[in-house]
Amino acid sequence: MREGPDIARIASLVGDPARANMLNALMGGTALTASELALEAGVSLPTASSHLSKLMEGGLLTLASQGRHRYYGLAGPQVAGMIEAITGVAEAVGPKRVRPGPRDGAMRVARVCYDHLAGEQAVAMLDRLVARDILLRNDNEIRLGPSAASHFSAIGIDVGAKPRRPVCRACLDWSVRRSHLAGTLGAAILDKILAEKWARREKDSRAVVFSPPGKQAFERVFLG
Amino acid sequence: MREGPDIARIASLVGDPARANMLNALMGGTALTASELALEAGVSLPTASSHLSKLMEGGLLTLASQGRHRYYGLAGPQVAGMIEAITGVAEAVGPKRVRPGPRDGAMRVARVCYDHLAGEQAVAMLDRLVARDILLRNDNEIRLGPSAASHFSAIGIDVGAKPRRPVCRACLDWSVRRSHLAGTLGAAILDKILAEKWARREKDSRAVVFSPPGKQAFERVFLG
DNA sequence: AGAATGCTTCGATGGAGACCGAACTATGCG
DNA sequence: CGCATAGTTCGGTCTCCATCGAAGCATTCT
Repeated sequence: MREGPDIARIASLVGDPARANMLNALMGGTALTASELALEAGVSLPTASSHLSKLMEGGLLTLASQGRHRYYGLAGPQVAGMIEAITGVAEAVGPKRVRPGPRDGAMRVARVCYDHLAGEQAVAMLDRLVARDILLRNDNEIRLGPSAASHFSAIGIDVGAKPRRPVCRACLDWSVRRSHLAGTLGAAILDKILAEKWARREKDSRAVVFSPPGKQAFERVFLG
Repeated sequence: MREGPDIARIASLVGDPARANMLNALMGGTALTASELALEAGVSLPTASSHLSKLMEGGLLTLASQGRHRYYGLAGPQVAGMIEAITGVAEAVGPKRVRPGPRDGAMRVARVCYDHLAGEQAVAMLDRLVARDILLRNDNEIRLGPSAASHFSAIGIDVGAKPRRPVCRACLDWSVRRSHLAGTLGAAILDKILAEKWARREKDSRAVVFSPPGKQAFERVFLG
């Protein structure tokens, strides 16, 4: 009967299937409306609304009201990280997947993690950026290297702005068990990939699928 | 209504206060009996037993029977990592701690994480070992450096044995948000610290408190 | 063998909360 | 203003499960 942070409270929020589905959907990074989340969770609108207010009260979500729409999103990278950690355990102890399936394979290669890219591609990218000294890494702390500004501005990403959120962050990848790049730079790179149509997001999934030429372009720019 | 690893199942296991208390207690690293865990969770023995079988079925615990005692322990580092992640969120969104309190401070400095040392001291130690090339680090992968064997055997730790568990592992620290050393080497170092009485474990807590001379000795050996 | 200890199983109870339909509020549109 | 859409609140039902006492196994001690 010890004290400390109330982990049961947080875990029980994630522990309901409807809420877990909602959180999973929000791991895609885009904020969703209550009706979209109700559909996603397979429950009625009133039920979804009740779940959402609980998640809000628990501090796991943020809310952005725009007119008559109310967009719910994950409260931050830490929450996303927790979901990834739980997913990792569920994956490990869960029923031995009868068959990894093609979609599952695609998820391992590349997927969206909150607002940035995850999966093998993302891990390889961070490795390469560090190897080329474009980013400087010390454990989970990642800083811009001397050539970062010119390198990224050449491909249309401005790293000069100083938002409150850190520019770079390491984020643990549940499929590869290594880190990939998060932070505003990670988000900007994902934006770039999608804007250039190097890859598209799989419908109803976190998977990100590169087109063959898109993959080449990505590798030339980030793994070159 | 999407598929994938059943995160709700895992989270709901942690989501019950009694079970959360048990898991928290097991984060201390030592396996405990059902009665000890019942006491820890503040429930009767039958109730605890029921919880334990659920946790077992969920794959979060391992069981070692020794005579009439049955020792329950965390199933592995991944489970411990998940608990740390949830703890981090609970800490962040939880009621703004009225006062950090001395015990809380002690936890930040040094505590037990599963079977090894965590906290500021542990993070500093890993940094230093890597800086001295005694350990070689590439992201979460940590290997022994050339001088590791002689360095550790000089202080009575044998790194030659080849157990199934990896010798070194990086483990994310929830208070410092950086990595510390896990794996058999991490465990051996914690054993050493306690065996030499450089530090003692706080009663009913994960905190590890160094004595002044113990701290000096520890710093000389590992941070020197 | 008999007693004691450690733990699990059984059965019954009670309470929490997930759920939905209906009514209500708020915003936008013509 | 009146209608439509988005969302929340309310009231009631129903299921699940945490809980404990009592009884049942298993192991060890004497």
